[in-house]
Amino acid sequence: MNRNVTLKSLAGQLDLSISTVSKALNDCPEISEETTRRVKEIAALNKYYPNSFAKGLKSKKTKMLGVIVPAILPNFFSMVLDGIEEKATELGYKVTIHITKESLEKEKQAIEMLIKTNADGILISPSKETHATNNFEHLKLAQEYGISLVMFDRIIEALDADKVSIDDQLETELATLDLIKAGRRKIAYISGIAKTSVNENRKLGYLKTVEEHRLTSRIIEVDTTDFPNDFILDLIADNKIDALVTSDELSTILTARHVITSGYRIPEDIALMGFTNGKMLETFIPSISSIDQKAKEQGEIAVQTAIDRIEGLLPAEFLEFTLKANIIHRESTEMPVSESLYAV
Amino acid sequence: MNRNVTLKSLAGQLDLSISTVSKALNDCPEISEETTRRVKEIAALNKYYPNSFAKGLKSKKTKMLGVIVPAILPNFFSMVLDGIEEKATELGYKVTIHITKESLEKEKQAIEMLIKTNADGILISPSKETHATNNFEHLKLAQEYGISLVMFDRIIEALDADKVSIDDQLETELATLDLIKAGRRKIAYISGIAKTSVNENRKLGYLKTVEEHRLTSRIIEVDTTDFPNDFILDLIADNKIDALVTSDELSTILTARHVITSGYRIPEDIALMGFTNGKMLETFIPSISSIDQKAKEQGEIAVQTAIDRIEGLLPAEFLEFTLKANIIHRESTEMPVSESLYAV
DNA sequence: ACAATTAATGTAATCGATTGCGTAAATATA
DNA sequence: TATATTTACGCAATCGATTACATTAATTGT
Repeated sequence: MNRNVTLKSLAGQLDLSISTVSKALNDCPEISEETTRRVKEIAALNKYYPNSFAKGLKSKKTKMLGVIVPAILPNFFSMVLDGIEEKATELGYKVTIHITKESLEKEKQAIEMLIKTNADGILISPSKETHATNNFEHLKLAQEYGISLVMFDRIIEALDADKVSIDDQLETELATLDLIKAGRRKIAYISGIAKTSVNENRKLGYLKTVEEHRLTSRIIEVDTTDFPNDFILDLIADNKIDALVTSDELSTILTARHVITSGYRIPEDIALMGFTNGKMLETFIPSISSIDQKAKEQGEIAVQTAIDRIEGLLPAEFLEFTLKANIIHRESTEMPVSESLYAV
Repeated sequence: MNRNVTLKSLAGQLDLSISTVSKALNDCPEISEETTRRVKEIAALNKYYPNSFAKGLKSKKTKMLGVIVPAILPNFFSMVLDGIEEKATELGYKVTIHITKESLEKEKQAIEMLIKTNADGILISPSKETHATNNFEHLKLAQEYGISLVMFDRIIEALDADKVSIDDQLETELATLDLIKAGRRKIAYISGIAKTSVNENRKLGYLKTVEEHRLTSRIIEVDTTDFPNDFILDLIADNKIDALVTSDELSTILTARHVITSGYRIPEDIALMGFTNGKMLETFIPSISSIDQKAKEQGEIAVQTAIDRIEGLLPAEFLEFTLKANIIHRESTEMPVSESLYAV
């Protein structure tokens, strides 16, 4: 590996032509075994490594993947990124990171940058604004340039692309059901990520289960900067809520903190079922139950899919991976008891 | 911005030579204003964007920075990364991420990859293993290849390079002093990041202050997977500790949780001063005081320095930035009262 | 009016690797 | 022995942008 060792310099040492050296290094059958051996030996001695620009100039391949996420704090996307980086490195790809801060404009800029710099693939979880305005021409544009695009976690249904996520609706149904099985009847849903696909699906899941059990639904969509939110407290004080389902990591922890610092107990007064399995919920006291979205796995699968598609190993139809989530029961909820269902 | 629009195709449309078009686009004075205008117009119409490979092949510049960190979970390095990404994007650079998981081997691989792919700069916080074995030939190698190298947070003193960090020793001295000023006399230091430069400095700061006040020092270096650690509890039970200084975010939160779930109160029984200003410590109940390492600022300065150095705007001597940290007093410590010092 | 400048554009080499095609020598076929 | 194949290699174009060095046309000077 030396920036000044080129095919030319190797050819000089070996008294061969550049093309012969190139072919030898690429195991071209038209070069004799003996020559190939010699060339490789000298190349290794000189720590030769092909210049990536020259290579890319011909092949148009960069072995670069762009990852576009709304944020890396709190942890969910960091966990995905962790999986992405690990897998990509393993497969010989680099990963550039692009944080949109939920802004469509920044997302467009990231895409433009990735097109310009010839990224081979893009892994994206679109911003809130992208979802809200349903504007994804920039994503199509990337595809038109031949860049493999994989969406993860937050999915735009209308866009044809490979997709990796969990079944947000189903998992929220199940989690809500667990609260009911544990005896809770006054369950509210709190979201700090309004207008994302995941929120819509999680909300639907909550609603479906609550309505199937003829319970009153209460949906609170807040900006997470709005905590503490007294509306929640009033509902608790009026004995209108005995359990909460929250839509994401930040809403979950803020809600938990808010409830407790206001003098209510978790889970005695309020049971809490959150989202994302990070250290924050795990270490909180009480530890908080949550739906584990399999962040790292999503990242790994997204990368594998992107690379397989780049390398032409996939059929033309787009793939859709729906991972099975884990519902992790911790101290913020009682264990569901199936019998209690019949006691409704 | 179109991958098939080249200087050649523009030249064809304009009935000019490739070199004229190139020069016009680069505002070369030897091209007439009129021609320059025409060329730029057509280039814009065609959404021309120079091929990055061709450009790099001549200029040897990639506008790519590699960021090498031990981990992105928990949050400290994510916060730095946040600053890095934002600043780099603003300055027109891309950022690839490389997570070493504290492994020297992975760090070497990341460096090798960055050399091979012609990164212009590397921002690194070396792994524990790198510190422990004092092996940083790979970092020197990167420098020898002309890559600008900036260290942040964890610093290898013996390596000549630009450095960005806080004064870990001083800040820990001050934080420890605050505990003393608040009336604590039995202070222990707990670290989950043994063998890193930051830990050594923080430990020194703790020791210095404790010894200056003729107090007993107790240092506990643990693997964070070892919690709960009963040694800590025994010390509390024997009334040997009334305050803890912890070395990093994860140790802090795990210690806090451990102390509380074991029936002790924070801060009544044990005051706790942690490290890193993330949501985790902020939302914990009680909220935890900590030394804010200015993660995002470190990232921003590291990027700016790397880029300035790449672009030749810096003097030959290496720069060393030492940011002033904030000690954030939250519920896990009482406010320091300077009078109490005299009451010792 | 004719050489000397200056201005404006074009030619061609270069960066480093890949690859189709050509060619010489070695081997096989008749 | 003369021809056909195969083997093993080199030549040169290509990818797209940059740039030193021509070259031509227009302008200036005397």
